[in-house]
Amino acid sequence: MKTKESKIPEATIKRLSTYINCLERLQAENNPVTSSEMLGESCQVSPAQIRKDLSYFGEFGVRGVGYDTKKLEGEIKEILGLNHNWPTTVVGVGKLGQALLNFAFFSKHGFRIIAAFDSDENKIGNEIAHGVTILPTTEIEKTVKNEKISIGIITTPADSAQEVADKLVAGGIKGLLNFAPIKVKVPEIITLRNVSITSELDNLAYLLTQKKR
Amino acid sequence: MKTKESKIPEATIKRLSTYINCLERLQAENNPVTSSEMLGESCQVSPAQIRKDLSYFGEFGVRGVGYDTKKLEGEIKEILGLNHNWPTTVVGVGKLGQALLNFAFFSKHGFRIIAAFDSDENKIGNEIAHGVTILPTTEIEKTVKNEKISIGIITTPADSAQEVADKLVAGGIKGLLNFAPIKVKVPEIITLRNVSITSELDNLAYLLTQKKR
DNA sequence: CTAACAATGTGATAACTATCACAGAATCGT
DNA sequence: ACGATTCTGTGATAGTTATCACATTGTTAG
Repeated sequence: MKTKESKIPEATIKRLSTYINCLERLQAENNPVTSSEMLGESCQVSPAQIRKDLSYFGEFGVRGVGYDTKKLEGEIKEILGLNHNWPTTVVGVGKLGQALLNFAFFSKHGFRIIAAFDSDENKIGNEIAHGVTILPTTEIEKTVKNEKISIGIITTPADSAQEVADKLVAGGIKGLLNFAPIKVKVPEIITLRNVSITSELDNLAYLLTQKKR
Repeated sequence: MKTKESKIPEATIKRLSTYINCLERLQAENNPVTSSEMLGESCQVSPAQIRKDLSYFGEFGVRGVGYDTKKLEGEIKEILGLNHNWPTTVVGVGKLGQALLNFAFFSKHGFRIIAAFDSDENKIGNEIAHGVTILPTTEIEKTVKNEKISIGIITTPADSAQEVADKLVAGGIKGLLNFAPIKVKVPEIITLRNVSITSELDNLAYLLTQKKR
């Protein structure tokens, strides 16, 4: 993998993730090879955009032919760092947490669920996956440290999100993905992404309101 | 509300949604008035950015003083169109669908859940909210039409998402929010947002990989 | 009433991102 | 073997978004 020094647009990274999905689909539909046009059709991105995105990281296609779907999928996973094995934990095993834990996505993208936490005593001890039981949130710091967990996913209500984040940080977490509807604050060293599911709905409402005019 | 004709950045709309959250928090913390600096601190956006965002829609502050938190919250909701009462449906009552249905968010932001659908016979008939029971997906078109549902939220697995989208469109839906990990296609007239929860995780993996270098 | 002050609103500027158009490279048919 | 064809990779360009700096306007104190 050739890595150029120039800064890569955030939007590019977002699209790379969707390219993986589309490449999987194309493979399932028996396309060993694809073009930027076909891939673009499949994931609703312009062909030029796809080529530009890939060009930040190297040359993965064959001129006059296109891209090997399987190989390109692998290259993109390499770029995104999905070939590492990320020890991951989910804090807050409510519906949203359970939804995430159910996804086949995790293992396919290199995230290994090592532990899950909840503050609800009724849930503690329940097995959520092969060999993974729900622990009380008091165990967060110790477990993160011992198991060298690097990624934490927060799916608690808003009012406990910051507290949970602090505990994960104390345990030495590297990256945080926060789904709680509040922007948590952590030291600079921690890589943090706050995700607002509901803002997408607000966005939709706005677009619909505009259309009426 | 003064509406200027110039095109408004998508990113601005996204931020407006987060401003609502922060304004609610500021009110809960007994701040009847705030400044772009305080609000910026609260939701991690630069003060200048906040003022610029708001300026697209009019003047909501008082120079030398700041913004009335409650009033500004109302103004933003007006801008986003959250004062309409959006008849909404959720298709796919798995964990993710249930997570969304649980959010207090819906009623606060003007979305009214009118119906829910699932293909699992065991779930059909279950009551998910006051007066709302789960219907079979065969009823989608008819119900959307009869109840004049304008917003559809798709939380099904990838392989049924397109089919569901088609049924919603046939019923006359206005806007779609798709959480399934596949980009559905609908006619131009329909307002569509494809949301990829998992791409956020991919993004995090990328950032962590970079940091190692 | 007036001067000092505080925080908004906004034109100008800089930074970033997407689009375009075409040169370059591999394949295929004759 | 070579010209026609196809599709990539990328420099140049256009378009979009964020940042900056300050003029403007309302408030408050004396």
